[in-house]
Amino acid sequence: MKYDFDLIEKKWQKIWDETGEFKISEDTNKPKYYALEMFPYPSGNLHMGHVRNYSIGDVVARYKKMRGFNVLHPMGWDSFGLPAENAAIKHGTPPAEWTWSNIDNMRSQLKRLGFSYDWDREVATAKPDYYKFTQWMFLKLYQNGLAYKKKSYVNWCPSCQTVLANEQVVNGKCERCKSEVGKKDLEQWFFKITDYAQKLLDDIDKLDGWPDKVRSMQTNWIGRSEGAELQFKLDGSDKTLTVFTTRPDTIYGVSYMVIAPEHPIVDELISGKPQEAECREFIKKVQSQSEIVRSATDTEKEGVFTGTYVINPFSGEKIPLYLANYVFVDYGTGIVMGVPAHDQRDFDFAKKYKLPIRVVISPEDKDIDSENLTEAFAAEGVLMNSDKFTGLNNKEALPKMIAYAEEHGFGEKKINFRLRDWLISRQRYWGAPIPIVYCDKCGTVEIPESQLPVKLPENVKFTGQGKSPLSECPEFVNTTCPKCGGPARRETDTMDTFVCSSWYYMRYCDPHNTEMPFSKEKTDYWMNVDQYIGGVEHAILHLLYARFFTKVLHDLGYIGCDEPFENLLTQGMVLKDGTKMSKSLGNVVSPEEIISKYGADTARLFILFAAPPERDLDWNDTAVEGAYRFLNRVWRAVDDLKDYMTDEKIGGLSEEDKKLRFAVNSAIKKVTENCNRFSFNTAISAIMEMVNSLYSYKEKAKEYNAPVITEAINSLILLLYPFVPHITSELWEVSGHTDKLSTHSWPEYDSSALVVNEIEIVLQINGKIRDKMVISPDLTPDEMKELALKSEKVQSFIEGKQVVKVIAVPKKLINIVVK
RNA sequence: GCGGAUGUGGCGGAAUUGGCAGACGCGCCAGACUUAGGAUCUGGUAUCUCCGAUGUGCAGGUUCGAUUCCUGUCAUCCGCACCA
Repeated sequence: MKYDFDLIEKKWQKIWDETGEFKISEDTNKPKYYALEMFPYPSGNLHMGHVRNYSIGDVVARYKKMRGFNVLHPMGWDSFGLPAENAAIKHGTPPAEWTWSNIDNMRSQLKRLGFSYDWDREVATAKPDYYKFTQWMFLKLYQNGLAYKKKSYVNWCPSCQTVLANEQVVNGKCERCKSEVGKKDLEQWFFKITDYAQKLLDDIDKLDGWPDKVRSMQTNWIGRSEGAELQFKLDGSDKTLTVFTTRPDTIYGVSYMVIAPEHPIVDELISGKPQEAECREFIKKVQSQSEIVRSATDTEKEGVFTGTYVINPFSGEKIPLYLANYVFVDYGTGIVMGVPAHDQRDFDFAKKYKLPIRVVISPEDKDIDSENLTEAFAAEGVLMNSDKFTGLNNKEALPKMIAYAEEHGFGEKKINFRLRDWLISRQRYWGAPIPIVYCDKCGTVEIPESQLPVKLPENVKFTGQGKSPLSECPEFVNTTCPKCGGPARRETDTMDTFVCSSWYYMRYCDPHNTEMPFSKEKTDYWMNVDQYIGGVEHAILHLLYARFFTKVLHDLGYIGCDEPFENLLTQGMVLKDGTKMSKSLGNVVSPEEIISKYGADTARLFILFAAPPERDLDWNDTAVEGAYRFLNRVWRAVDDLKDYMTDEKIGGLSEEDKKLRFAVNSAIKKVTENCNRFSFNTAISAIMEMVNSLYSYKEKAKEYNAPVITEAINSLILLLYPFVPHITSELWEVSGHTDKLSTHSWPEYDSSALVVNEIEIVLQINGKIRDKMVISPDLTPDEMKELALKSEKVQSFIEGKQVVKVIAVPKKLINIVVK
């Protein structure tokens, strides 16, 4: 009988599909397990990254199921987004049509790989019954002050006439038309994620099951920094400017102040000043710089004097106020104090504009002076030239100086975050419409929940020119105000697709609920996700937004948990010849090609065997053949031995029988341990070793022991099942079983089969291996020592030397220390 | 600059609390079966001055014993980056 993977795989996929094998519901008699892989964007075809992601997830799901868990393992589609619209512009296909046909294609590809999803729970974010609740989420945020609209500088492509997301700006250029992206001041919707900055930061500590890398990336992204806000009076006015600084201890070293050119107060400051023209020129220049150039570390620091002075609240000194390109309007207060001696950026700026450099902190062990300074001294030290604070260590001085400022009413302690509010509006068609209307009488009015969803119109033209398609669709725009019934205009922006993907894992718990996004009862049973698996590229955006949503829904009482993902596995990339697979490099290996040549089981086995899940994996065609060869080897072994299968209990054993039983049971032990820690590559290698032992038994055993062979074959099939479910299902059947493999329990090893009556131990002299001996594992350390000293080799090595010490580790080794 | 990781044969990788470095697989070499084999089976495969030394990026340290723990250092990759 030949291993006909195509026939077998299609047969079992059909059975699974028709019998609803992987349908799951709540069952309080079993512990639940929620295994989740990041849902794909329906681009049209699966790539190897998907195959890897979902193969890992499928092993986890199938393994946990065999271990007695009630496993939720769903799949869906992150189906809103720009490519659908681009396809519409290019080919005239409506985004919906393009999306649904891509989904159909990719769903069948997933099925062809035999993943154990409960397809009854499939969700697609672009379906009205889903985005109804994305809109519901928006309303909940809006009602609780967490969604707001404000004017903001956004990326603007002048050629496409549209706003772009940061991700769509590549090296300062539009990813589609390659024209230079500018900035535009527009009214935009934001989610107030900054309200949760501290909580999101604090709870990173709880995420023990997440990789350090992701935790530190999120920590950096949130970017908490502690310091103070200090108020500087404007010279000749009663107004003040507030700076944020982490180094109030350097306040006596301030020799100038800088304000961001876009700062709203700038206009007032420069109006009528002799420097006005120069300043306006500078502002124009900075605004024309792209964000990339502007925020690059090596961009030269430039500025102009505003003609205005401010007063240092500590020293009373009058200092000049500059505009400069290195200050950002949206961080801190948009105004920064310049301390050239103790900050490298300020040092560079002061050198260029010949501003005073005054040292106010010096290292403990040496003196530094302003004249000879070649770079800023940013380290710890002792305060000097700092009035009553002189002589204090800067660490002690810092809280004292903040307290002093608070006492005198010109400053306070302040914590700033780098995290910005989340801009969620997009001037795009293929996204969830924001459920808001604008009424001349009532202003901004939310759509009542009962009227959701606000559906996307279908009769829309895609030209890629002019305004967003929705704003040019009068049937959509013109509506009535839900409050007063008068004429009103709909919001024509749609939501960022990351909004849709921030809550999909909750929807899987209760996907057919028409009243609510999910019931508390169902999420209380299933949430949180026990194991989340996906690429590290989502380390910040998606994973942070999902945490934010979970916390908001938790605080509003809709969900019990306050973190969505208990454990996170970030799988490595699939490479070819050391580089990322890409169409432009022409090194793409398509899953379909591999499946048709070797089958889904081989594809899965290779991908799981070639590297540990979190590491990058280099595609290797000959190693794929190796995986295929192994499956053939398994197939032949079972085929050859299946007639020995019996119900008889294990009885008398020959030496060969014992050897095989040892191999089988230690494989069960190893594979179990390896699967528990997701070390699938070593789990597979342990199974390979067991198959090698089985072949060796076939070759060497004088007489075949049917119960021992039965144990071996059954264990082999069961251990291999989570990795390669089709071939094992078939082998389970051909070897005479009538029950379902998918619900069979995971095998347990027989510890008596692992007992041996002799083991080999190592004899070391001074830590170097000199001999080996075979002894009973029960020998005491003293007995072992005695035996070891009798070894001829050992004797020749210790002859004429003094034995200082003998270390005996039971079942392992003996080390004799000599001088 | 800040943060995170990774360095082991020709290659992918293994060694869970310190205890035989290189499991398993790829590749390569040899043998068997065969008209033939790119099928299959069996054996071999770290390096060298190969009778016994050396080897887990490099240099130290702790220990009877270090791929594993500690200190320093180098290299590569990834993320953030003019954030005051």
